[in-house]
Amino acid sequence: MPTEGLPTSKDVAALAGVSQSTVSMVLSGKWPGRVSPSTAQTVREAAEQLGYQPNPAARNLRLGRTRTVLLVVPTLTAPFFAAVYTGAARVAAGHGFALVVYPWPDASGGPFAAPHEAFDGVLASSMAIEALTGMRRPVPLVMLDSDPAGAAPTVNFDVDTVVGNLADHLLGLGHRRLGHLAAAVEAWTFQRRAVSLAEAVARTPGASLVTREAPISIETGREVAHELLSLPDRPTALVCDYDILAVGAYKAAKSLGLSVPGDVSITGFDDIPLAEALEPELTTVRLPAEDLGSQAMSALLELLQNRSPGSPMLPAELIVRRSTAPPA
Amino acid sequence: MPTEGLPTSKDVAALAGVSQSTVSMVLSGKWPGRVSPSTAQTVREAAEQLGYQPNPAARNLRLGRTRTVLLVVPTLTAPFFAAVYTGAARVAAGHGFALVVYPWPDASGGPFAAPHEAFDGVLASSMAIEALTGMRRPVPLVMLDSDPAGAAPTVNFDVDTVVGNLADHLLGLGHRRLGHLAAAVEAWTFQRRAVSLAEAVARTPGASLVTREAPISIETGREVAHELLSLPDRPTALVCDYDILAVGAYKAAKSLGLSVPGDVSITGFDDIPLAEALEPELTTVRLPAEDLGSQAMSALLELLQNRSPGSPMLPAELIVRRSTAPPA
DNA sequence: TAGAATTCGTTATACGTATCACTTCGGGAC
DNA sequence: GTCCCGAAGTGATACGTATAACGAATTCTA
Repeated sequence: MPTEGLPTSKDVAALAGVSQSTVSMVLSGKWPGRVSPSTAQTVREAAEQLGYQPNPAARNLRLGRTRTVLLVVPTLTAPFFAAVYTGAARVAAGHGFALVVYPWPDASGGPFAAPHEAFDGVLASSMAIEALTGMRRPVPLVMLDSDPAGAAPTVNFDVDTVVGNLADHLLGLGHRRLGHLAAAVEAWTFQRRAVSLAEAVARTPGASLVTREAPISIETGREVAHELLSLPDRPTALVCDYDILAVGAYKAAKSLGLSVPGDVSITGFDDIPLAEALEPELTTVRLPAEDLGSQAMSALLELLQNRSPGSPMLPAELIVRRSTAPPA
Repeated sequence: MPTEGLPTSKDVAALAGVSQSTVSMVLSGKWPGRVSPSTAQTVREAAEQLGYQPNPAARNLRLGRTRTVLLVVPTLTAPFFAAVYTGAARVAAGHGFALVVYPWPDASGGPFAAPHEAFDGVLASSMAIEALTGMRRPVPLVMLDSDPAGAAPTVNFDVDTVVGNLADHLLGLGHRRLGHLAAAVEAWTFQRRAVSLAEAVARTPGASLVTREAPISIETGREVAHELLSLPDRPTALVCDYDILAVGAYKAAKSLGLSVPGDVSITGFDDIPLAEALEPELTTVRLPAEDLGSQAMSALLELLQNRSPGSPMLPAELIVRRSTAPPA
């Protein structure tokens, strides 16, 4: 047991020859000038000598908060969420908050099991939205990239604009038959992509769109792209909801003897490091994931101070590389 | 603040017309038959009505433990650590423990800031070993893939055997000049790979080995591989410490007009999903990361019961695919 | 120099839970 | 009818911290 035999503030007090409250005052640093420099020094030395560290559970109970925030993500494997973490952790650290990650739902497939710790707040990916039904108590919450009409404050990407740009890019190149490898995920941001894409296509005379859902993996990307590219009236451009799916689409094109971008243009989403390593380099959408994390954390901090944060909308960027070209 | 105004066991007691201790006994479930069925039912209904959940901080203080374990990993992006998490979380859940992830060092580059929560134990990757110097108190610890001679119990891969197999595979194909793209990380497991590889080469008359350190990224893999493949006496096989580096090596070979595996054989480490998606498919080493996680968690649970766990050694598997062939 | 203000420390208390020690009550056993 | 025992519940307490309330010196003010 971690607690057994560890020094407490009382032990420090005894060694320093002062009262426990004095120890607390010195070490918390919140009472400048409240204790004389010499006693403070004695206390600090005693604490050092015993290797004293405050008991977090006791502190949390006393203060009613933990200065720790939980980030709920659907998977650890996506670089996207690593970037979200980075942004959120930076802001958190600047305010004396710690940030821990809780993956759910996860490959382990277990039921939701909330950590037994208390957290001051939660940042949750829209893809982990079901986790919230398992939450034990109402907790300040900011959603990531979720339905802005939902109950909790949300930080979003400007999906409409960037998908509009993506569609304009392809349509402007002359493509008229588009295929969409849509994420098989019930989340607002993906539904929004589908809607924006459909709207852009609908605005263009003679343009059509065929959509297939694809669970996220290289293999399913390959399968679904193969299916789309085998249609009688084959799309000349494939829009993929993940870069990962685009990797599968590359493989499908290759196996069908189609060249990229000569016979088929392919686009991704996320701009993972691999996107630039593919041959040809992948045209994709860069989502400012780190900004998403930092803005969400800022919003949560506002919430924790009983202020109502805005619901910022972050610009996403179309990265045009060599996987898109005019149709043959 | 999360604590403000939430119902406590005292509130439940008042509503149910019993004492606080009775509420605790009923809801903890640890006192079968201690309370009559009818009162127990009344208490449960009151708790339900108020939406009562025990305060974790108070419980942790009282019990002196948290039933929560921290997993310290150097990065979230590697699928390897996601698998470790999965294995560890499964075992943890089976014993009523929760597992949270703490990435450090992380891309944010901040100093180590331990979560303000208490954890019963820590699982730490050898690559995050420095984090431990920042640990606030001695805590039950199991290292992942670290120096078995270290102070803490460790779960390891059988590096010697699998790297021996890998070397034998290449040497058996007839390769005599090997290049090693070594991870630029101060960790036992990588040093061990280098040693095992060097030993295998030394056993083979006429065989030589040239080593270059490479920070982990596709781009550095490309650069370092380019450098090795431009040597006057160019290696005919490249051993990479990560699959990611191998991706860069593929690009370097291509840019030099060398075919894989015709002109140069390439191997990786980890067997990430992409390995099979590369062209040609990558020969690599599969590390049973999920087993690593589950075994480490099991060892930690032993440790928490004051038993001394063994230091298991997990077998790794050489996956031969099409990126290795006899030299020209 | 008296009174007031300041300095520096102590004592007491509350946070919410789990559990130990104790009381009360009713039912057998003999 | 007495004694004892089990059942069912209550009261008290401790976990370790932070801070409000208080008090004894000491210094400042006029």
